[in-house]
Amino acid sequence: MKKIFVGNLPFSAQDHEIEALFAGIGNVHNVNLIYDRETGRARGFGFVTMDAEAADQAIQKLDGTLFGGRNLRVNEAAERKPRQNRW
DNA sequence: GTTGAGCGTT
Repeated sequence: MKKIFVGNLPFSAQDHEIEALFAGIGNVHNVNLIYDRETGRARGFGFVTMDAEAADQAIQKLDGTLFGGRNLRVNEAAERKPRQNRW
């Protein structure tokens, strides 16, 4: 499987919409849109996991596509930053 | 408005 970064999402995007979009390319294993933890507002990006081949196709086919009035950014996800210790 | 979160004790 491969993790895909999906950026430049409209704040109105819902995870099931993203799943539907990527499901047109291949089997979607997981969708994870990110919200601001304090305000609950969408942050405009998220992550999708797919089989590696499907992820490659999705990156090729969906990067730059218009979605909800915005041109999506689709790439393989960068490594998540380590969380800073709170203790 | 572009690279996640929260938890626990491995």
